Amino acid sequence: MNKMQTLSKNQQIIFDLIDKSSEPLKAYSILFNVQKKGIKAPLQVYRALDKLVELGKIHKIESRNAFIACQNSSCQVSKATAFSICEICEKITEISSASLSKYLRNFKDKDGMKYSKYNLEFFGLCKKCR
Amino acid sequence: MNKMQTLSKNQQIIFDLIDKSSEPLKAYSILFNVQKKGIKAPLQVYRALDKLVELGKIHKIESRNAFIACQNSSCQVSKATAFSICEICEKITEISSASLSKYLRNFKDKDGMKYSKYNLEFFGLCKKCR
DNA sequence: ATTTAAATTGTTATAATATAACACTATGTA
DNA sequence: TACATAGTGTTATATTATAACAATTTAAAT
Ligand SMILES: [Zn+2]
Ligand SMILES: [Zn+2]
Ligand SMILES: [Zn+2]
Ligand SMILES: [Zn+2]
Repeated sequence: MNKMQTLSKNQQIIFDLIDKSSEPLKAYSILFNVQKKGIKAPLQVYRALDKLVELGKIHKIESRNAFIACQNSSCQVSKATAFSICEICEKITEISSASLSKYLRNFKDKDGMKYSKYNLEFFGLCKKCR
Repeated sequence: MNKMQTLSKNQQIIFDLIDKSSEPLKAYSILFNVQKKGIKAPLQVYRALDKLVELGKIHKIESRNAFIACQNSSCQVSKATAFSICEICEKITEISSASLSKYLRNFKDKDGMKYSKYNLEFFGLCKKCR
């Protein structure tokens, strides 16, 4: 049913880096980290990031211009994402809540418009920073 | 109760431009449009934008790097925002739904973390583009 | 096996978005 | 007045992201 997706060389290198990182990574920090592996130009990074986002393997934290590996099951291929962001230490966690995603999936606005995709970013203080 | 906030000269010029615009504006497009009014440098624009966001007079659409005037009552000073974005025509509307904002305001994650702020962006097709 | 299309890569240059640092000016208030 | 805070103007620079083009690899299709 789910066609197994094989990542290309650059995609795999960049996914591995993001996946093993304990914090979201920015594009140019990724670039710096993969230069030893032969990826030399921003475009090579951005292309891989685009593809990985499209596949739902990573998500972009829009308010931070940073990328994090999906902590769920690729989030229905990246169509429904929610994050918790600590405004002090910048710890970012992907929220996995069935009730939240159900609520948002079914949300209709005043015009009856239904949405195919959403991104939600919550801000506050994490346990440690409170 | 709400201290009436007087905008500074640059803040007022930039707010007026955004407020009368029918679509979200990007920083450098704002810069271009206010050069005849004597605002010449990016920093002057970004400083005014920062302040206007802080006051809740405008919001930043994170996924678009664009700014839109608040269509509600300054959204409790910018702490709770939700937008509808058409992926074809890029029409962007601020969503005002009591039930949505109540749901999100009260949302607690698994750790019992409560949030002081959120930003939600919905994507889909608007009436016209469907 | 050969052809073809689609995806990926490599590379240079450049566009678009945003902030640092510093000197100065206006405004409010004690 | 004197003091603090907020806002301004300016130059330079940092950060994020895409355009354009040529070559290569991969996966089907004949
Ligand atoms: Zn995910
Ligand atoms: Zn924290
Ligand atoms: Zn608003
Ligand atoms: Zn539309």
